[in-house]
Amino acid sequence: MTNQTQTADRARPVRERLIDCASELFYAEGIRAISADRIIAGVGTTKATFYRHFPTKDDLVLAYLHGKADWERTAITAAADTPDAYDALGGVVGVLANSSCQPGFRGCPFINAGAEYADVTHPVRRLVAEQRQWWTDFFRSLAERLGVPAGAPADSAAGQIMMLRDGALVAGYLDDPALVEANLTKAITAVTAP
Amino acid sequence: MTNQTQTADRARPVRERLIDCASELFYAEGIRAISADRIIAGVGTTKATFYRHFPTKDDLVLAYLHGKADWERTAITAAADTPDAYDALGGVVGVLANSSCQPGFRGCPFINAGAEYADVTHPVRRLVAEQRQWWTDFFRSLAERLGVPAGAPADSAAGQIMMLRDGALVAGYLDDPALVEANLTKAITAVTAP
DNA sequence: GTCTATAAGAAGATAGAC
DNA sequence: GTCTATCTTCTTATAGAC
Repeated sequence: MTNQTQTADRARPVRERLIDCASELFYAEGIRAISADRIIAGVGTTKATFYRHFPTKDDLVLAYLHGKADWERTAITAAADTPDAYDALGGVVGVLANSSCQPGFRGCPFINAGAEYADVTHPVRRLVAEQRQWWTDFFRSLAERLGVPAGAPADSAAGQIMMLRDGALVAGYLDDPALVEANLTKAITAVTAP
Repeated sequence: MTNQTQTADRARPVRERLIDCASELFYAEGIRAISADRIIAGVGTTKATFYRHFPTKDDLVLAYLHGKADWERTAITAAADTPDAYDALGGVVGVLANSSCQPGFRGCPFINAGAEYADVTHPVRRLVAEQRQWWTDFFRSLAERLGVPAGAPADSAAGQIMMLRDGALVAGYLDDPALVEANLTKAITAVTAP
């Protein structure tokens, strides 16, 4: 065992630990609900160090959302990486439904961030828009794999599946997560049926 | 013209004016983003008067959400009050799509409140759950009017339509509101098809 | 019921020593 | 790069006069 591994937790750069702690707290309780002070206390550092790494709190918020975006893209890309289009769909629905059932699930971090950031020109909102565009593009290509004709039909299918994705994550948070998988599967099947 | 009408704006009880001002600001910018001070200044009253009417800020938040719930129930009930089930569906979709296209649209106030209130036992979250139950019940009966068999099939249809409603409101806020009506209509038609 | 004044704490952010 | 100490502003909420 290397020294690095032994002291990994304390040796990990403060910057990373700040992002990890912020990710947990921002997602669990909301961004405005969490002060910089609470993250500083959670990591065990000081204000000065915090603001040396992140000039403003919003810079840390952006780092948090970038991490969530990376996770989503990796997980969804992997779930869809199979030859059969229906398996790919099942894999994607599985990731969404499974996430919804995890303890501490609080819905989509980007929808939640949108609720807290009203200014559409704010960097947070730009990142939200980017990530939603990624999802829409992903669903368009999945729809095409499922046999929906490219062009307007696939665009429309992508929009409809995106609505279902959003609704599934909202339902997983505010309603009954146990119903998400069945309802989402049925609905996506219906909107992509020939 | 009565004296009441002439002085309506200033004579309207402070309590109502506080709720109206709060509704605009909470919805437009987020609940935690708006301080009691800003609402007090918006109405032109004082802290003491504010806290006499609403012991805590959360009491005003609840009044705001009650107002939104009343509006939704009234508008949706009216839109569905027609003999033909497809007209009723069109009316409901019309209300949702039209709302999404209004300037200042910020999505569903209950989804947004859920993002800001993480404690499921908080009165705000209880109100959110109540209003979502109302919607689900409404969609279940609409699905039955559209020919979906009562029981499990109507329950499932209600869950799927609810996902689409949520997704439509999210899309109207974070994506392109102009696409909401067509996509929502197609998707609900698909999930309720025999 | 409404006002002025103020408490008491938390918020985001910075100065300057080490 | 990190620390102690501090600044300024904002936040929810109250006391006591009228």
